[in-house]
Amino acid sequence: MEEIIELLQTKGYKMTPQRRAVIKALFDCGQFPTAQDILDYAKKINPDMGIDTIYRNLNLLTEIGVLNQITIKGRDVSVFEIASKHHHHLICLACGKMECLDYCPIMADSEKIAQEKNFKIMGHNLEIYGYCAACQAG
Amino acid sequence: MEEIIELLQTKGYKMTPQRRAVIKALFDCGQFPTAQDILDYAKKINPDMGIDTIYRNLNLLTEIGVLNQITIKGRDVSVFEIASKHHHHLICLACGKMECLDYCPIMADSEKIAQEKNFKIMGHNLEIYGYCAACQAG
DNA sequence: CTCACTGCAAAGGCTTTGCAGATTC
DNA sequence: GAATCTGCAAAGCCTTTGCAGTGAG
Repeated sequence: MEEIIELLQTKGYKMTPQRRAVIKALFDCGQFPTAQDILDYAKKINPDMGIDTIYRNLNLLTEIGVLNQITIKGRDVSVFEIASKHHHHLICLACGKMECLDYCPIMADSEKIAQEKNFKIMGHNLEIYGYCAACQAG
Repeated sequence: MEEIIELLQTKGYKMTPQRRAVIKALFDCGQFPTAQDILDYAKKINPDMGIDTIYRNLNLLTEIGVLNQITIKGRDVSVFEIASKHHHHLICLACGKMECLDYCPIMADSEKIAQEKNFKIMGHNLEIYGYCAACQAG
């Protein structure tokens, strides 16, 4: 949390109570908050916050690489997570729960893919859909 | 095209001129049409068509598995393609062009992933972002 | 003191929905 | 004839944007 604040200051961004509230929310809101989740939490700290400020800050943090923005197929909202080691997600079709998956099957094959098509790979997006342990049992 | 019409009829859906126009558009509109592209084309056949009919039919066709609906990160529209052999897409960050990629790196590893997390995989979603041959050259 | 940030309110854009009338089968 | 399908219009929803005022550095 402190590193993020420092990074913002280094880059010349100002530290407002609202911005601080957003950052705190990212750590306290659970793993994959939506903009609305962040707002709900941030309002406890700063009741006057608007959703637009949330979006502005989430977008800023995404731009500077602090956050990942994740779009889930068939859902109309983005969720966010603090960017760390490259990974992907398992998404349960029944309960919607998301789990992180450290393993990345793309890395190993990227060279091959790139050569075949003369395509220069810069990144990728992978979500795996299925049923989590709990929902298989239930 | 005929197979799709037959499938719809088998399932009890009615065949209207509008629906036929949508299906024809899917074959004639190029590879990754948006709802709007389909509308533009379908209007040539049936000028009175509304965008809502397009969406209703695209959603129907997606539900019965005839179409894939693809959501591209950072873009706000869905594109559609006729579902065929399982594959993924290379998406150019410069020009937005999409190419199909027959190779699927997930299949090979799915067993492993499933076991690790006790997660039952039903499907996945992969897009690879980078620069196409033309844009690398330009 | 200056420039960035916030809140408000409104717009934007894609997609969906309610409804009454028209059409398939 | 019954049920689906269409067009219209409007709403819904998430997200973005313009603007004037506020606040950080």
